[in-house]
Amino acid sequence: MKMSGGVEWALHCCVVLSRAGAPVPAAKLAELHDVSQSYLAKQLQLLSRAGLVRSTLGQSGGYVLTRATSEITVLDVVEAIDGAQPAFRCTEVRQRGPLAVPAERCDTPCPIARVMDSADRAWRESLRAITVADLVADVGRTTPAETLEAARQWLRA
Amino acid sequence: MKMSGGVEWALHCCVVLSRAGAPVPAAKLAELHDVSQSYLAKQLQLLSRAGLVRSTLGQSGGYVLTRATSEITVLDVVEAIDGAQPAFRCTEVRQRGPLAVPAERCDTPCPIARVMDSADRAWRESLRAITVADLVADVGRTTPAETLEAARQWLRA
DNA sequence: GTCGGTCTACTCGGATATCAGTTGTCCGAGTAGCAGTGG
DNA sequence: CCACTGCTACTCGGACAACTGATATCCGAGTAGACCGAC
Repeated sequence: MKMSGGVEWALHCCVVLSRAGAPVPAAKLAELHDVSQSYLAKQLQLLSRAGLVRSTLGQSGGYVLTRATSEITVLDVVEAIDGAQPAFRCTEVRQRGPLAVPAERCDTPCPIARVMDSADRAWRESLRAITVADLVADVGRTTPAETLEAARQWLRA
Repeated sequence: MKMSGGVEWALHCCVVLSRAGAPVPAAKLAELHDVSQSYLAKQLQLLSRAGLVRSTLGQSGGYVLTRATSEITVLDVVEAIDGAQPAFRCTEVRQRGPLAVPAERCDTPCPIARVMDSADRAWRESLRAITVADLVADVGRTTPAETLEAARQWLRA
């Protein structure tokens, strides 16, 4: 089981965008993080489709967050990039094979599926509890102010 | 993000094995669940490597659980099949690019990694709380006794 | 009747193809700002 | 000096390959039980 690597990039981008205050083109975000420009563009498109960012065309265009950072949860970003489907998908094994249980008997979900669903919900709940604002605050706490200012300068240049 | 489909099969196999009481060959488990025999064998090998089941060679051989079902958690099975590595792996983006933070400054893990790690732990904790015995009990509660007996007969035949 | 040897059929285990999904890349459509020009 | 027009450079968006890892398969190594014969 492996989450898309784009999730990490997307989250970093959200943090950067929140500090920028002005539209930031995808190329600049890619250079800043030293990742593939074309592939990062794909992730940003996914964020755009999910309505988390808005794109501006033309010169001095780029991406901007659509909401306050406190209104964007980590789960929002994860689901935008990696999809909202749960990692485990029950294939109804009990309805197959020589001892198949007829479908009309399966009114309650398979116990295994229930356990997995519960775990998945705990995972999502944990991600939903943290917002991008929390991340930004954490970064601000552990990073020197001068570094943050330097980043701001670099983004404008 | 998608979990290996083998996890579902492996869990079903554990439930079946706990009810069998005698070694069950992989071929029988595959036929019972109507899945690829060769591929299921792979999953059972993984369970064997993890020490959850023990294989017996020769005639009337097969797989047996090594511990009581109450001593096997769902997490054990998931990690045996799908690996114990967390879904999210921090690539230390902050140490790359033109504004790279030097490694010696990164004494605390990246906030994003912390959030992901926390969620991953919640997920695993949820899976660790349920044992195969719980699954067996649940199956026994929702399945008619006659069906269970039929399964037992079929396994011996 | 019992013990030993042999043999067979059945089991698992690892090495080997195939396929899907993620990763990575490219080019075209569209637009905002800028420069030039005319009033 | 100001407004309009055309242009240019820059932006995103979706369509197109390459590669890693999951999926599926096969055949060989090894063993437990059964069978047969001798004692």
